[in-house]
Amino acid sequence: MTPTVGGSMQTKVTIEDVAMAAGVGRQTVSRVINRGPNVKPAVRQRVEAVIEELGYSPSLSARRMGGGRSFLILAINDRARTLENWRAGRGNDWVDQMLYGGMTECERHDYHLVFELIDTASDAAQRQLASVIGALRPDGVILTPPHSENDALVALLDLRGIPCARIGHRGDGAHIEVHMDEGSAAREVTEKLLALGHRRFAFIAGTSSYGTSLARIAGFRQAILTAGLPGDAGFVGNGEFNFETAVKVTADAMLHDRPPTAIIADNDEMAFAALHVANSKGLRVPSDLSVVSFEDTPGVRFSVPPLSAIRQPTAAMIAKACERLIAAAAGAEAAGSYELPYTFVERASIGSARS
Amino acid sequence: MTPTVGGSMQTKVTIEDVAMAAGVGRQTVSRVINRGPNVKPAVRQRVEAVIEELGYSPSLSARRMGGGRSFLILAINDRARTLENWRAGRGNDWVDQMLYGGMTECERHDYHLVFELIDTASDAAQRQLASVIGALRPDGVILTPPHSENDALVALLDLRGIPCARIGHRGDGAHIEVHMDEGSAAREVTEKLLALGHRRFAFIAGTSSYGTSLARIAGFRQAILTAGLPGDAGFVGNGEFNFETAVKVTADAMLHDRPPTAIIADNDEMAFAALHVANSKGLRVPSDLSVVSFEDTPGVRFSVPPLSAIRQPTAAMIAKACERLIAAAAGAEAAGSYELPYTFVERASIGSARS
DNA sequence: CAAAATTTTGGGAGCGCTCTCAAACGGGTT
DNA sequence: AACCCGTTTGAGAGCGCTCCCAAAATTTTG
Repeated sequence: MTPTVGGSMQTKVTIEDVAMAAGVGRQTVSRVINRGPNVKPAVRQRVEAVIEELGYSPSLSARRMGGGRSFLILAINDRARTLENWRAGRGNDWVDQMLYGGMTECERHDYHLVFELIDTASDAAQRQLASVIGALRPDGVILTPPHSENDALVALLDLRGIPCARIGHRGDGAHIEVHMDEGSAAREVTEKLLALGHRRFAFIAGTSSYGTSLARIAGFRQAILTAGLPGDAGFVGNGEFNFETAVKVTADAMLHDRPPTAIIADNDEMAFAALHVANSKGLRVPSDLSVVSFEDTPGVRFSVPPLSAIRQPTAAMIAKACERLIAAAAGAEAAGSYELPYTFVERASIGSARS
Repeated sequence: MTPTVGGSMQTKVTIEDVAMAAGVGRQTVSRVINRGPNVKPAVRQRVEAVIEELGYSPSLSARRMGGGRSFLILAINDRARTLENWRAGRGNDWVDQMLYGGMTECERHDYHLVFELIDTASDAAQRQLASVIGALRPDGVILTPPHSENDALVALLDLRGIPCARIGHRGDGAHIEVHMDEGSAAREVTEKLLALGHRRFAFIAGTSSYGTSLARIAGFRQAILTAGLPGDAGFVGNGEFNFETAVKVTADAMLHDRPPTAIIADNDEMAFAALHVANSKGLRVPSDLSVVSFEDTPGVRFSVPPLSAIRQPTAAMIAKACERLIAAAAGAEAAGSYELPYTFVERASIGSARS
């Protein structure tokens, strides 16, 4: 158990108790807790010893009330898509990765992470965000797609003076932005497929409210044009990040008289759908059709064949966002654009185009 | 945007502002917020209208400071295992499911969920738990395996007067306990395999600090004995929930002169390892070897063949835990034992034993 | 060695709520 | 009309911190 001293091991230890025991004033203890300047080394050391001895940990509520930080970072995700993933039993690797990056970074600074879901529609999103920041008063907010593209939410946070990090958004750098180069990733994938001899492609895009989708489509098209192929060599269909819509889009694309030999899907689920369609049409992957996706959830290793995928640095992006947000709470400027590297994981789902 | 009134749209709206605007006292507004009794319907309605109009949302810090609840539920996971899963790139479906159940339930009661990792060793765990509850002062704590078995942690929470929910623990019901019947699940799986003609089994267990593992082993053994088979028909090997250790254990089991024809693994990762070993030995699943696991992460649908698995009601367990914890914060007794139903998902990885 | 500049220290005030408790209110009863 | 009792209301007080600022201790300077 915690070491005891005097009448300690009492349920609640306050800053006053520590001050008393260390023979200093309340404010001096506060300075030690907050690693503030102007405390004599000897005093600091003594206070730290007493804190340890008494097992004191300051109440975040009180610190916040006193005018200090809340030590809370709020991470916002889209309710509809997140719940759909969960309800469909396919899990939310994205959320899991956010938790990984966020918790790891927050822990280093004695911060805490709170996840919240808000609706997609802008007015509902504003109301819900206002409500949750009013209650929690976080030191920083992480906005993920599609909310990271919603300027009204950012304006709301500006008004309240809460720094925010926009994930997957590329703007003017007036706020913290953390992203990967989606366009370049799409280009790289397409070029790889071109190098394998493919000349007809289909891109199964997700919801158009996701800016990341648009950036990928742009990269995809650019690679095709640069290769000197006609514009219609790159078919783009709109799925909604789920299996059913992607099956339909893929099937449509395959109806073409010169169907694609390579498919790029905006997420794993839709790539699985492409695999499914190929299978039901008697096409073999990768000999008849190559498939690549954007996401790389743990399950892709077990599909037949294992999916090649662009792996987003999700955990790293959230960790970076937390780092900057926490720095901002400590006085740094809440601005800047950070681009993190993605990984192209090649597995057996891509191969040379049949001649 | 939020509707405005008077000089509103101001950054911070306090309870005093609401009271003023509604022409009532501070305390009356407090009663409305907390759905307390003894407020005339007309007054309540007027106050609610003003709250809406002003976009007021009470500060949790202040509510907590005033002596009320914190509206926070703390969920504790084991640091070592959680981080290992993430680092190995295999994700944490367990954590994801916890988030699903926890957030969904908390949202319904205007509660918020905070995840934290603490070490396995008991003294470190106690120190870390004391520190985080001191800082957060949550209204309830969810302990997952193996921490849910740690009586010292429970005692610490008792001392601080914080209700706790023990997941996967079966005790005397003095605290909130939420679990599934692990023994019965293991028995059911084993009986199913027995019915398919299997007579020699191997159980790849996880770390023995997990009580759930022990319960499963017991159920497994019981089924074998009930069937009148000799005790050595059920080999039990210890893995550590990861691929490498499970490969070793499985390989050992297959070295036996009468090797098992059915393998039950304590989690999916170890079942994949069994699949891997079978494959490398030229054994076909399920014709030569049947494999079942406990977990059922999204990826099992994509393995070859897809894994049969016992699906834990993780999200439901956490939701139930949150529900009881929140009720306890509102005055209910923080005790009771809740058993939630599991599901046995049969897929292609099990089949009849070869005669 | 005194005066000025700097560092270190601690006390008062206040953050926005919820407690507690006394006061005001609203009908029934005599 | 005077009284009583349950309901409704609101004004202190205080939670445990951090801000602000003045006082004390220390160092630097002339």
